Amino acid sequence: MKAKHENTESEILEAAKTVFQQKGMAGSRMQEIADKAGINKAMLHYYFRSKQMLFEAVFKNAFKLLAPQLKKVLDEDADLFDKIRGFTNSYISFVIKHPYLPNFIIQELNKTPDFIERLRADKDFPNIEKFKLQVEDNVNRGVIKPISGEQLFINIMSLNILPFIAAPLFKGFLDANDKEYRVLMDQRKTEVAEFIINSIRL
Amino acid sequence: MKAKHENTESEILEAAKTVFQQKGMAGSRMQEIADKAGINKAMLHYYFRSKQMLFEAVFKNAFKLLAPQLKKVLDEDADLFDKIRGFTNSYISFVIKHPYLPNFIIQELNKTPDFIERLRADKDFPNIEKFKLQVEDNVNRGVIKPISGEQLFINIMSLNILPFIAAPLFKGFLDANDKEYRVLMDQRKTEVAEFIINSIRL
DNA sequence: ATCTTTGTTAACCAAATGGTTAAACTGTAT
DNA sequence: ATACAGTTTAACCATTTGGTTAACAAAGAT
Repeated sequence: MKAKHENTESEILEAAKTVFQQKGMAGSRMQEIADKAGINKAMLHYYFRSKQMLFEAVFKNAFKLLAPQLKKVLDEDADLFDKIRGFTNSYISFVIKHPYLPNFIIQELNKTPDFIERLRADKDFPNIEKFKLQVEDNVNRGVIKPISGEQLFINIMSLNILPFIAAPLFKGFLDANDKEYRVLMDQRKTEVAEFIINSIRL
Repeated sequence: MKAKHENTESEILEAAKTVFQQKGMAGSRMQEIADKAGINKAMLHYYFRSKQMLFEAVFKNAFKLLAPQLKKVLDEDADLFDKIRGFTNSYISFVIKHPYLPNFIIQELNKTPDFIERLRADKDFPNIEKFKLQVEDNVNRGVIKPISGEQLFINIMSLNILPFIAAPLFKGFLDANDKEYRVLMDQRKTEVAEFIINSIRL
């Protein structure tokens, strides 16, 4: 038959994404997702069987969006400094489009750490080996100070991700309103990359 | 009368802390807290009236523990570089003692951002003004490159906090087990401070 | 001794919640 | 037209959950 909604399944996913990402698995209600999708609660179970399975579908979709961002650092062929600049600059655009996504992933991964195993099975799961070699190479060529690929990767991620995840906390400490904080984040688009490069450049 | 338990109230707070910090407000059950405290569920309401009020008591306690850590960067009189080294080194010890605390605060603050207003009323709420002056002074004296106190503060916090909050995610990317990741965090005790100082030193 | 205040418990309650079911609806194939 | 398959809904169900109540226990005050 022709569905009343063009594509009920994707409407459910869209509604579930919104609710789950803002309230987390435990804080979300099936009824709220159904309302947001404009359908009956039974439909959620018809298409996804259970809350858990609907949640996992949303989570996997979210991760699929984040992974390509990380690939910019890990897998691309660009020069190391360009990579750092490119990632830093593009990550903020990504977060503006998906404000709740990184926090959502980190949060739920903390509540269910073994979830990462299932993600790793995916072919698109980010792999750090190439980046490690690139860093090593830059160290050997005397372009940058000695640092391990792991630590540099953690540093790049930390400087870019935390300011968004901890935004309410930082707004409090800095006594900044939304607009002022947004200005700070805009400055970081270029500042963070230079901060990192300054630190490692020889 | 003499209470059956020496101090029921603090036993409740201790149990509630454990449960709330690991599962969050929405994911926690009053029954589980009561069980962990070894008392009847009605006692929770006798001492704290509601789940919300118990939660806020736990949250405020948690914040009271975190604030002094930040004061090490914001309010102490030490030299800027020493401050950075001191904070970085001591923060990891703090996190080992309270593994769920920073994540807990950031997470719940994201779900209830206006909570920060109530915290700011507290006399012990961290204030960044002094740190901003110190950074400005160091810039003017030509000790460090130009950078705003806000951005430097955000950078210090990010490099120290995210690796713990996003530990499951990083463990996945780096393909590191708990022990290996712990080694990386140990290295960071000194590496992070030098990373920051290298970046800003003139 | 008994009254009073505080602490504690078992039993209970109403609402919320994830999930199920049986019937109805709709387009398509026969 | 009728049968058939997938889709949708209203009503229902069992369990969970935060919260309440009434009775009880224990210690100090009178």
